[in-house]
Amino acid sequence: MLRPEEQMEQIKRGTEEIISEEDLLKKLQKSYDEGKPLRIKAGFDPTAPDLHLGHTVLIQKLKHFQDLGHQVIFLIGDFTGMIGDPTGKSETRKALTKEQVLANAETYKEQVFKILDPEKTEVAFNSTWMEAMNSQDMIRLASQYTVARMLERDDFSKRYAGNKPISIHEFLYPLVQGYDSVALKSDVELGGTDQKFNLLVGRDLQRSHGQAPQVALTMPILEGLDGVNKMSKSLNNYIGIAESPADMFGKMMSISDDLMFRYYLLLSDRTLAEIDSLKKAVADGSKHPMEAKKELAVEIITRFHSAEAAAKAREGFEKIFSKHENPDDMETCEAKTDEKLVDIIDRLKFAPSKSEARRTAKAGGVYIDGNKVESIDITLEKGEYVLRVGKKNFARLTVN
RNA sequence: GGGGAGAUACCCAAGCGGCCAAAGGGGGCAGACUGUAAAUCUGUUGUCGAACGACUUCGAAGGUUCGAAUCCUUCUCUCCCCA
Repeated sequence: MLRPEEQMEQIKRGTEEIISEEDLLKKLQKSYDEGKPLRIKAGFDPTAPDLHLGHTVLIQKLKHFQDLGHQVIFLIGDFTGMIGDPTGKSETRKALTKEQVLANAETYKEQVFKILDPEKTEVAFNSTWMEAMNSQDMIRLASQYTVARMLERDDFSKRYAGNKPISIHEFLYPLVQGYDSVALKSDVELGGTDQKFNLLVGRDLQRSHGQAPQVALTMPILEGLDGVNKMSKSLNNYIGIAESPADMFGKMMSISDDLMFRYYLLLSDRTLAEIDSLKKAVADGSKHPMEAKKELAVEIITRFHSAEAAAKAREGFEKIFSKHENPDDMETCEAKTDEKLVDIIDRLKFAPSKSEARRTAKAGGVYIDGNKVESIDITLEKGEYVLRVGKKNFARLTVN
């Protein structure tokens, strides 16, 4: 086991905030002296089992702890999932069935264990202790926090000030999450910066249950592909870790140069010094930013697929977009001479509706063999064609 | 419990009897420019139909009217003030 100071250095990299560093160092020292690993907790929502790069910022940090010999607890918030972390959308989530939760958990593990070591990871569900609570227990839990303190949470205070609804049950979310820390006797809890409040509630609840408060460690929130909003599935600005190498590559290339360096910092394994010199090289023109972006894409794809897959994705990308050739593996589609092009596009699901397809064509986004097609209310003669709709949709079309 | 305000498309928001498939902004999509960058500019943005058009949509259900997002009734939800 590394000395506490050395561990600290590794842990600190890329973090947003550690509350407090002093506490953490003490805990590390104690664990070092007693040869007892720290319990590192991180909670995940069970409703979104499609992990994306945004999640991996945190999971990578868990991995660091794991590599340092600590006990990582992967907590699936199946009980809190019924509440839904307050986001201002204020929609109560449908309770998932046991089967759904378990199925989601499996999908989760499959993805998480691409990063974490399954042998060394404890998986927990908070329904285990939450469902054992009765109404009295719940009231007792609720009595341990005040409305004023609850309203300190940024999201709540903003909504309150803006005359936006806050349901009572939303107050339960931080309480339950905090209680999870009590139940798990966690030493450290990781979360995104948006979790800071919840992590701090855990400290308070642990204290009132006679436990040493956990260290709250927050990681920065990864911006999505738009560079503005947080990466999320619902905003459709994400790169999923289960996505195909080609999709990952394409999405990675579409980010802005500024965002690229942010991704380098939060996602790549490069040292800060390496990233700095890369930045300089791009700034003085000795390295094309596109090249730097390609390298980042390759690194990430290698992590979730393989080096070969990454190289292939890069080749494919260059083929389509740099050389303007068609991709190797296009969808194939057969059609008859009396089938209209609109219907073919609709059948291929290249557009959400036929009206949308017509609009795209009118705007000049539909090509046959590289030639713009103004109207798609046409039929094609017998033969082979390459159909392209928009930037990304290609199909090899056989009309007979 | 009493009084007041409100619910409009993916989001914000205008409209307050026919000219409303519904202004404006954001977002999305496509095009130009590029490095599939970003920024910028242009077009477009309910569905079906080649097209004239038809159909569905302004919280829900009824009603008035030749005609309703707009008026009336009931209901559901939200916010504010007083208690």
